[in-house]
Amino acid sequence: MKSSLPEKKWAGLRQRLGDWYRSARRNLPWRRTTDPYAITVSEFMLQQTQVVTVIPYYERWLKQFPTWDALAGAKEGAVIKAWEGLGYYRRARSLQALAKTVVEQGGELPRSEEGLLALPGIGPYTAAAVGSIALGLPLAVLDGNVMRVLTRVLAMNDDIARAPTRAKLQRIANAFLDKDDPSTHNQAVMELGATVCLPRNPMCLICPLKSGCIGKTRAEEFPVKSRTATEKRIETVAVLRHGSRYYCEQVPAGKPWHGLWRFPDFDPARMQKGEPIAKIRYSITKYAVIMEAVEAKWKRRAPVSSSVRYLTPVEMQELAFAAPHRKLIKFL
DNA sequence: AAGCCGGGGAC
DNA sequence: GTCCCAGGCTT
Repeated sequence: MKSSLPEKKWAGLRQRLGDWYRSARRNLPWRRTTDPYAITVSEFMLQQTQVVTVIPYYERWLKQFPTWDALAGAKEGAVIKAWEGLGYYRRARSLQALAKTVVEQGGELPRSEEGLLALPGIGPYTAAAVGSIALGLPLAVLDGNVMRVLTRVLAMNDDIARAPTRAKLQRIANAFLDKDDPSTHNQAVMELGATVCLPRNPMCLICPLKSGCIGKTRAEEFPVKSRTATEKRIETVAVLRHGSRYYCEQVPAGKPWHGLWRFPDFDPARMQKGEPIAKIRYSITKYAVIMEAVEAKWKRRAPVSSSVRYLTPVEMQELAFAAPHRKLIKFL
């Protein structure tokens, strides 16, 4: 296992990667702008989320919230609704908190890694991505794509779930970085990971780095990563209808989907079970969930509070629902 | 260091 | 159906 390569080898790979990227790069919406706000929006959305999923959200978001100011002044409900279905909703709140901070600080992002890292929702990856792409800072990104490319090039067996491995890979990414054009270089490594150096069935034969790649004959062995086992879970949610309205609740803080709307869990102590309506599968963190939706009636009076309401179809359209519950609406 | 937070695409 | 993916924050 190699821990790195001499600068001469990195220089050759860097050059081939850049040449490849200039001819093969995808024409993505956030590659047509130099607006730091728009680039920041794209990087928040791209955390844990694939390009094809992000594109329509990005386009709508920039129309609805075109500037830091617009986002800072928006209602939180509108922000969450615009994020509906994208997942990891904390990103949306962090992005709005970031917008408020930027506006307070004069409307511009800080031009240093340290300054970026101090902002809400910005960790090592986003600081390097926004810093290099929007501000031209010489910071090497280390995301899943980059880790996959680098562990394969070096045939590195270290477990990428471990912090020391991340630190080692960060040093290697720093050595690989093109300090003259960090923006293009970072995007090129990630583009390679997303389109050629794929998790499964990598296209090593057409890879611009194949001449220097130590792991290319057994690319699918990399990266090595330990993972926690998933658990199966079955849950039942209740569809309580009143005329054309449905009983829904807004998830409180501290629970998954907090702030979004959903159908309530079926509670046998308070509800009478009726006919089954649908089975919807979804996964959340380490759980693989089968969600069974059933018709139900209250045994006693329905509980009332500010976070539960009988919603009309129009209201259900306007409010942000957790994705599996949004799917359930289609069955009603 | 480990656990929490979603959703979709590939096979 | 099953597996895979992975950045930031909290504890």
